[in-house]
Amino acid sequence: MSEHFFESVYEVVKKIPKGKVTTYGHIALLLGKPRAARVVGYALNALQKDLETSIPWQRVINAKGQISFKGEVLRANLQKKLLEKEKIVFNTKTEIVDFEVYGWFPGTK
DNA sequence: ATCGTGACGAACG
DNA sequence: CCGTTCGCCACGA
Repeated sequence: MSEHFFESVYEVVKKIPKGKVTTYGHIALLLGKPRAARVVGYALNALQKDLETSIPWQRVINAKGQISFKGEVLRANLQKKLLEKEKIVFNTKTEIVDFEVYGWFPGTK
């Protein structure tokens, strides 16, 4: 059976509580592949065109605490809007989310 | 099987 | 602090 790595990613993303965020790298870590952060991003990219809105993809940001986007500003804009709707706050200057407050990193101390 | 790619991340300089 | 380089690894062609 070809369980796609993608599906595992989606399962984890679904567990992120509303109002919290985590990183691509941490999801990869939870899946036992600490170096597969890029694949996690790749999975979410595929999500957008195949699925609809059942997965809280907006709660996954990069290790810097910022929204990650390569060329699609529109998506990044939407993501920020969705997160602010969940009461998540971005630093006005740096656009960084405070992981001390909003981070979701099960398994870490 | 090989090659290019990417919503990443850590290491450099 | 900032931009660049390099490593990672599943996927699709």
